[in-house]
Amino acid sequence: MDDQTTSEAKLSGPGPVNERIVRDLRTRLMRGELAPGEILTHRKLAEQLDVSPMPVRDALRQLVAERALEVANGNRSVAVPRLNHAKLHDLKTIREGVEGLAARLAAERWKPHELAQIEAILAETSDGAGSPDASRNQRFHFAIYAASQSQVLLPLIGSLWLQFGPYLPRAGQLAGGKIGAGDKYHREIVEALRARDADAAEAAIVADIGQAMDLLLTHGLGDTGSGG
Amino acid sequence: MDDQTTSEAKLSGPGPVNERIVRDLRTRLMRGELAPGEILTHRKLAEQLDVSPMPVRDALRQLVAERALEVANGNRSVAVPRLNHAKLHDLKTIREGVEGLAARLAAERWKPHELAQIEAILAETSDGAGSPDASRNQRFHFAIYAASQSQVLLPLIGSLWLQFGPYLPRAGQLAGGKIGAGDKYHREIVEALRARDADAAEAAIVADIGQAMDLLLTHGLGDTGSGG
DNA sequence: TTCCCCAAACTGCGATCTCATTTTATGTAA
DNA sequence: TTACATAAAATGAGATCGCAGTTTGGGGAA
Repeated sequence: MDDQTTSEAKLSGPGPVNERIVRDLRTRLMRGELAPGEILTHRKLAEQLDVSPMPVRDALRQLVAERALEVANGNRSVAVPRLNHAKLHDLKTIREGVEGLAARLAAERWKPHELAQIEAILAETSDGAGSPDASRNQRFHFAIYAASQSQVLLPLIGSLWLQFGPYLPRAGQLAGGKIGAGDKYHREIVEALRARDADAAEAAIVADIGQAMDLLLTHGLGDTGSGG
Repeated sequence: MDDQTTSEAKLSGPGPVNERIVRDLRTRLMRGELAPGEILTHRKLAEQLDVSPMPVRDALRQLVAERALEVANGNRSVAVPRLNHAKLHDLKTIREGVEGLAARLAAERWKPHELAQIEAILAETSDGAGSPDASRNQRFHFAIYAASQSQVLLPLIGSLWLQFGPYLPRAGQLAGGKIGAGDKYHREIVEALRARDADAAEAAIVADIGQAMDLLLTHGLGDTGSGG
């Protein structure tokens, strides 16, 4: 039967199947489409995506290595990690340190087209009124980190984001889309970048991260939070 | 090559085969037994280790995700990454930031048995005279980072170390085993930890890292260094 | 000797299958 | 109704196989 029962075949983009699965899962994690604690098995995912379990296995192993997923039940299966208060607070501390460093470097090293890109993303926010897009916030931050010119730093930050990604939309709903919507800190960041002021850039990023992570700490850890 | 036929089966320790391969490759990377630029193919490695290519494939994918290895020739094969001067300098900067943060946290959070462990590792150095063991240096650093109590930070630092690991022994030889052998900064670190002085701990770690990475920058990038 | 073309070998990717182990469901006995 | 033993289902790990794309090496022609 070629008529599939449900909505499969969402794998888009170039590259091998396993890479497309990784991209797909990364996107779904950052969109909150995968709930913390959710179990991902090779065969079920493979059936959903209409591929064999093999590239799924590759993709899951890679995401586990990136700390975007974790092994559960011994080696039994892979799951979306649950975060308790302590872990989320830890994540906040490390994000402030690591992304603060990235902001410092970006302030010292950005090139004109990179600052233009950052400003363009910030401008997107002000045209539409009620679109608290988490993706826009993400693109804003990573445009800055890319301007740090550090090939070493970017994967580290990517791993950090994937770890709290599943909790973003839940807190976003409860907080009325405050995360990344209030542009106050973002404007401060751009201003600091433009002035090549590393200290101010770090301070603004730390403030932005602190506000966002405090929202997660307050509203993100609902009933399903600290179970495992 | 006659030694190929008998030099297999070095996989020790518990767990699935793929995990043992990961451990084995990690150890070999940190010991400099794998040269930068060296190509690792599924089948050859599988034959060496006397396993099927499947767990090797899993292990290589995981190490690529950790940036300990990289894909070469498109998607053709996996190789030990080569570092050029810029990349190594980038690594130095990020190490100073990230491991400096870890030292700060460790100074604030260490528990008695952890400080005792750190001091014990430092004491090892002074008993034996001429053993500039890189492994001891590594254990010293990671004992400190473990005392940071940050589950998020440790994997990040582990990834950083694997990236410069292949260059450590070469610089170690040329520098006469200076890396990790001069205990000056290590003693400063322990002193700062004991005093719960986060600033001093960070400064001492940064000095230690700076000295080690400068050695790598000076002596580690020989002829085979900046190829890719 | 030099250049070029084609065949053989090699490589990673993906599919399929088996197996040991664990989880889950079922049915029986207390 | 509850407790437990047993069967059935599910799962990850690993082995084996085939395929498409690339590299490589050898042989023939100029």
